[in-house]
Amino acid sequence: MEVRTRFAPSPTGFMHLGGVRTALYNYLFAKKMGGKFILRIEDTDQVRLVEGATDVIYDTLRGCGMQWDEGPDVGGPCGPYVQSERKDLYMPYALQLVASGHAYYCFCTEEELKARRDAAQARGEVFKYDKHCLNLPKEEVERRIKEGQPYVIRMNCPTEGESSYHDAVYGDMIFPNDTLDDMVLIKADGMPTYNFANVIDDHLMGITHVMRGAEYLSSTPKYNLLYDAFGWEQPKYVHLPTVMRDSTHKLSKRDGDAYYSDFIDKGYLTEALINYLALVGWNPGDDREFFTMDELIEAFDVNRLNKAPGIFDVDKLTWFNAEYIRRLSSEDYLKLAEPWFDKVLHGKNMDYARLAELMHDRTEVFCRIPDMIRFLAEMPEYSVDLYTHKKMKSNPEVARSSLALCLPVLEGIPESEWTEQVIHDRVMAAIADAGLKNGAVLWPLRIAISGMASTPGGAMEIAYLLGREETLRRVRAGQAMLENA
RNA sequence: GCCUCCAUUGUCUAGUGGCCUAGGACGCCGCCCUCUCAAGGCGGAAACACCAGUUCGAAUCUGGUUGGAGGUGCCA
Repeated sequence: MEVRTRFAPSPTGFMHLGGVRTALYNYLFAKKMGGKFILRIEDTDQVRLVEGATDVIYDTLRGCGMQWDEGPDVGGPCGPYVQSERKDLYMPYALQLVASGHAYYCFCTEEELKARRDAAQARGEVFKYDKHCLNLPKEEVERRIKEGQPYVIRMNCPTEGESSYHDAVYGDMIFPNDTLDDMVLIKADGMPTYNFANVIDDHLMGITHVMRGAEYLSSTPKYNLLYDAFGWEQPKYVHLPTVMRDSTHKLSKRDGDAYYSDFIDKGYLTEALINYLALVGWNPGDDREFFTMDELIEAFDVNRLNKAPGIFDVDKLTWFNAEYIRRLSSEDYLKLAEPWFDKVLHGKNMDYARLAELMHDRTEVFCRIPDMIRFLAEMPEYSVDLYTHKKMKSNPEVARSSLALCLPVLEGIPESEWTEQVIHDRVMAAIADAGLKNGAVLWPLRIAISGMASTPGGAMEIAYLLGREETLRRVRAGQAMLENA
């Protein structure tokens, strides 16, 4: 039988990284099995609707390379794929359950429920719907509906015995039925709840494997009761461990660290993000760490999914990102880095190609570029202490003579010959002639023209990038500073 | 509270009774290279939550304890 998986997000306007990973596993499994990956939009909560939110979902999935085989915009045999557009088809199923005694009308209002819930809590108990409306006489139910009283339809859960099911990653799950709540199937506004719609749709859409977050582990028995009541075959369940921010908190919107777009905006590469995410909760069984999407499909195996929650480690993601950036061609790197160069270098006459060469290996995340190269646009304020470096055998005094040595050499290079090669050869020759150590001359030079303890590139590269005029200006300024020190 | 799940270095993980003096990766530390930083090379510190039991033998099996997570919504 053909495998059919689905990703069923709510259009909230953002794609949570946990969601991206859930989508990824669904996609990988479907493709691995030669099956279909279906996208379904779960927008039954009318109060949380967000304009344009489905586009965020489409863009993210496509951007990640996860193209769905059936979905709202691409169609398919089981459409529509947006739950609000399927609104009318849920009620008949609910009515069928009412008729068979598996569900019932409930007229308790939200206020009443809240009051009872609060009262229970005050007593130190936990509120569970008490089937208050289960045994309302049929006539009364009909009368109240006719009078226009708002109602919901609730599931009638058994109160004795236990329910069990098998989960592909968590194994056999057993729940006492008396802990099952009579959940709402149809809301007062006529919309189905997620709990109901997802069962109906998964069945109607022929979903064979339900892969979703572990937060659904304990509501699954209720879904199975629904399948049973309809006489439908239950899907296979694959619950996924939670992605955490730290050991006690789920990845949340706090700190701008939970959404796909947060990372893309900062300059993380989609491929790196996907590669990293695939490894939080799953591993290939060997030491491989780098995977293309095709390789992930090839390697993916439900049996190697983990149970324990995994913490999202930005440092490791960043390492992956740096590795992916290093593997970029120079052309691609420059294309991606250019906007970030522009942020601080806009309008400056600068050899971007050379700058890109210098920055390529040093870029971990694109958003860190501006801070690393700002000194090229503007000489930063710096302390004279920077001239002191024990290992380079430099101190302000050494620096004075070093700059004195360099200045005329640099001045002697005409604008037309201002290349890295020439600068290098002349300066090195002068250092050799003077019988000095490279570091003792080059460290002060680099400090004078960058004002930074560390820079992407050494004195020669920076002097070249800066240009003759700016370099000479900075060296002289450095000399002036050292005179006054 | 109740129900369910989880538990190997700081983090992701390998490990399914002897190949484990617990392997890999990130991060961290040191050394080398070197005009700084990064990259690269080499090396290092760092874990089986705890207590019982089963067994000739346990990170691996069982029970309990502790810690953590999820659920307990007319959210999904």
